[in-house]
Amino acid sequence: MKKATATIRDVAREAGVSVASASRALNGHANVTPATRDRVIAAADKLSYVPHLGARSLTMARTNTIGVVLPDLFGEFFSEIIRGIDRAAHARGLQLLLANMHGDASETVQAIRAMRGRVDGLLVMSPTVDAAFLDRHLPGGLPTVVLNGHISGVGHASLSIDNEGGARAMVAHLAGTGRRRIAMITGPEGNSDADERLAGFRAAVADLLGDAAPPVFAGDFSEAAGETAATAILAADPLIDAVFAANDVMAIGCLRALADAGIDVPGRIAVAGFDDVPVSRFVRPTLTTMRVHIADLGTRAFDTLAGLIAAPDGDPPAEVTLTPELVVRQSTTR
Amino acid sequence: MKKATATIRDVAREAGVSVASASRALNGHANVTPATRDRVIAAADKLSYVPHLGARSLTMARTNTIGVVLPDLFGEFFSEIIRGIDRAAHARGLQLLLANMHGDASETVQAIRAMRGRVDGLLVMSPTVDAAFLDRHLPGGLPTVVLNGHISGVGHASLSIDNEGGARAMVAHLAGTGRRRIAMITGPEGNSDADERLAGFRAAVADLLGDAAPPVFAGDFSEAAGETAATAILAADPLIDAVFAANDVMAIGCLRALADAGIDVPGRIAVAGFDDVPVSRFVRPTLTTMRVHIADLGTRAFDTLAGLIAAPDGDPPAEVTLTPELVVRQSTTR
DNA sequence: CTGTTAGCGCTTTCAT
DNA sequence: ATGAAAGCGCTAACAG
Repeated sequence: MKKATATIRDVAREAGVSVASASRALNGHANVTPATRDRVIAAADKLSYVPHLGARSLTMARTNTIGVVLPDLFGEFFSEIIRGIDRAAHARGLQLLLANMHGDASETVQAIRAMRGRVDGLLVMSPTVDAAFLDRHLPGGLPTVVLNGHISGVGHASLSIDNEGGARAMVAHLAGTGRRRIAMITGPEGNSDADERLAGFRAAVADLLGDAAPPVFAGDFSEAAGETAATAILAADPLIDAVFAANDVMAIGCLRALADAGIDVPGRIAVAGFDDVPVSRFVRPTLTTMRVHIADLGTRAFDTLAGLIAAPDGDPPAEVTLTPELVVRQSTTR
Repeated sequence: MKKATATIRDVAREAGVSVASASRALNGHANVTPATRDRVIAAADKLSYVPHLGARSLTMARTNTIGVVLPDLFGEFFSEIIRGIDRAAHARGLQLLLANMHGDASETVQAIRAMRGRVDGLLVMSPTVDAAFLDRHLPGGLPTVVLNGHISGVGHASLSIDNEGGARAMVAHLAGTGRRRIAMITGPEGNSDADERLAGFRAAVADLLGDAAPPVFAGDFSEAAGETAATAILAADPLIDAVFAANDVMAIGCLRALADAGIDVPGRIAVAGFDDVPVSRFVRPTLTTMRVHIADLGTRAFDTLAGLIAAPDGDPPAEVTLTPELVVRQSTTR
């Protein structure tokens, strides 16, 4: 009972009509006799015909698929954003072609090229991507939305988070609860989110605490980096009474290291993160953070892309900036 | 500077050769003069040529893509398994076409059909899929691996978890720490993982505690279900001194409800889960569970599929069963 | 309403 | 080594 994958030709022959009629019948076009339509449907059914979407895409120049390029650094961030994208894609009946980046810029180029002819648009989140990069490597004006980047123009758009404002809000909260010496754990070198959060932190600390050179410790968004930084912080300056990590994952690592060292959080040191990944509610103490609504970010990015695909030559959509929201939990409240 | 997506023809013309030669040069075939090769490469470069992979797939009858069909019920489980699959796919240079199921069996059929002609093989995890279902709906013998199902035959394979053994191991642990009346919170009706865990639980409780009718509470793998069940458990029988939830997420909901009710865990009641999702280490008390190595499950499933694709008519691979491993944490140890 | 023809972009015999 | 031509499976004019 090994059936060799019927094509539309087989269906046409079986139904005794031309492939054109078969195609029309199968796709519910108006100009077909009910009789022939039925014969075609019956034939398709009998042969277990399933249309070859690859071929269809080639003729229609439309794939009903969008490509998603993400860095893999992002534990829960990753799954949340995919969930958001998928939610929107599903609503429009589109499929998702996924490319996780485990590497550098050249890999990003590879991934983007590998999507040519397989997608109608691209959703890219990569620290190494900017406008020039896209123009150079994007297969002929494929509509693209960049997440957490800043770029826009015909066929391009971007969505970003107000990282600087978020960082300022967090510093204000910390200062408001009486913290006087706040340290920051930074994200990876060159990551724009990380850089902006640091800038916002510096500005706010200067404004609110008059601290022109607050202590800054290097991190890379990983839990291990958070632990390492916590140790360094303890050794560096006993006056530090708050730590602001550039993302939640590092804050959690920090929390762990402080607990191991027997330090009271938030009594002696307050700890805060950024993103509000789902685990933040589960760690003890629960983590104060800036909520980003990650899934929504994905959904909105997708919708922006859908707009771009629908009107490739329209005016570039305004660059959207999402404002994160302070979520106060146990790690900063005495 | 709007370049209209060069095709291989444009490249050929630019280089002054035939498309055949262009193709050969571009793909690094042996039979091309270094001179022509260089001219072609230069032309491609000049035109920013990026091959149209959709078209290539059509001729080569190979897409270098595998389709992944998952239910969306699985929070962290989802992201872990994707991570595992992606790791393996990346190693072999394959892409992933993703379909998240938000619905029922008919949607699964849709998703599977929508992959015809776009993928070389399928990785399916769906409670509604069995051998008959696949044979009926699978586009002509597409190699398929079913996760957490039991099915095998030419072109099909499956991977599963020893749920029954895992449940028995957990009961043994609970009984070993002195628990005498263990309640179970089940997973969704008809879910094979859930059913097997329940069966293992029943058998082990009968064997080890002589309890022929242990209390069982209905759940659906959600955090809310865990909370509801916890309340029901407290009301039902004050002698219950342990709860075994069919997955971690429910166990976590249970933990939360018990904490709200002021119940001492593990003092008065022990709580255990199944899966070892990443958050299990972060909740307080930390959660005792059966570790499934979710990402590995994805990786191995992918590798099995790759084998199937390489040798579609070979002997069906043995059905692989993964043995979960007991991880004892605070929620069950006095 | 239906069939014939062309063609999407690419690879691959088959000649030359 | 190179080019002409066929064809992957499908849809879309264009005639009839």
